[in-house]
Amino acid sequence: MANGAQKERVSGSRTAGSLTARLQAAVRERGQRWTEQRQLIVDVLAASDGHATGAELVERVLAQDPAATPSTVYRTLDLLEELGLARHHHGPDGRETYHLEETTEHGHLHCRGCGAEQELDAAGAAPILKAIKGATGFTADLDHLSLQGLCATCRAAHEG
Amino acid sequence: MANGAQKERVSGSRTAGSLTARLQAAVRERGQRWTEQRQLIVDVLAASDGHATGAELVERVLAQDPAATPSTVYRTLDLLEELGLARHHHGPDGRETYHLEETTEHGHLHCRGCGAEQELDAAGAAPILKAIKGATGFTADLDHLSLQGLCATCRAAHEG
DNA sequence: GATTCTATCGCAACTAGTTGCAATAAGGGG
DNA sequence: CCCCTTATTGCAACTAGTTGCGATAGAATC
Repeated sequence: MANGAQKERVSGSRTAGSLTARLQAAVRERGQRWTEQRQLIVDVLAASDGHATGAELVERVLAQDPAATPSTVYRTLDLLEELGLARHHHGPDGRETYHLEETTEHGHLHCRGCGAEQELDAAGAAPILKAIKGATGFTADLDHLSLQGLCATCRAAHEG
Repeated sequence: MANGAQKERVSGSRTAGSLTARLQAAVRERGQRWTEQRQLIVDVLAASDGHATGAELVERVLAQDPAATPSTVYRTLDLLEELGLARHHHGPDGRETYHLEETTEHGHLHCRGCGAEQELDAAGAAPILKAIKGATGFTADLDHLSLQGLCATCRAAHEG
């Protein structure tokens, strides 16, 4: 019974191949199609493993396939978000920043003093999310949490 | 000595006239100039007392003065922010939203379930800002706090 | 492998906002 | 009251992202 089913091992692995296979299956199950452009955009997003702005991703996709257009890139990024593979948030200037969901869910802290961008992991954010829920009844999305303010160093410098 | 100086009473009053007078003085002190366009943009911002997007403000200014251009509006809004009169933050779609600083400092909660936008006043936000400081050392700006998540109602509906 | 249905693509035009530059005009000095 | 300096304006071109639409091309069926 359980002998033919194991040639595709897509479970926990995170090579590019299995990622594609999982995505392809998920897209097909929704009655949607897997195309070369989508493959390319996923590859580019996977290759820029940290954060990348929408414009940067468009640029990299165009470098690989000059026939591609921004609309396709943005539409695919939207699809990847629906599928839970990618996420985006807005930086302090309102520009979009995308990252792979495989990256741990995290928020962002932007210091208006030194311009530094810190990441905030789930453990660090827990008390904040709890305070938000307590104060407002709101369950905030950590991945969309983008705070602006002064970091400890800049605050000290500001006061001193 | 102290008899001619009191014809202009610009202190604590908040009529449009005194607001203009205060601004005019502040701008002149910075070696900058007070112009008809700036006056108009301040009037428009004061008239749209809640929140308004950049595009809305541009539209209203153009309605009053067809010769005005978006660049002037945005440059003036930047100036008003530097002077501490106006503030802007970015909504969940990354669009800019401006409001007068005279409005109490507040944050925003955007529910991705029902799309509702709630305001969060200083008292309500205090425990959240405290949690942020405790968890990260970061002093977050309430006026730039724009959270996305699920409100209590939508969360209940989602689970039920 | 051909047919058919329709999701996706590329295009072009659009919205929102930004920036460099030459022309205009604010406001201080003669 | 006119002149001069230069901040500010309007223009035009640009960046970032979105949307409607006709053409292309997946993939299921025959």
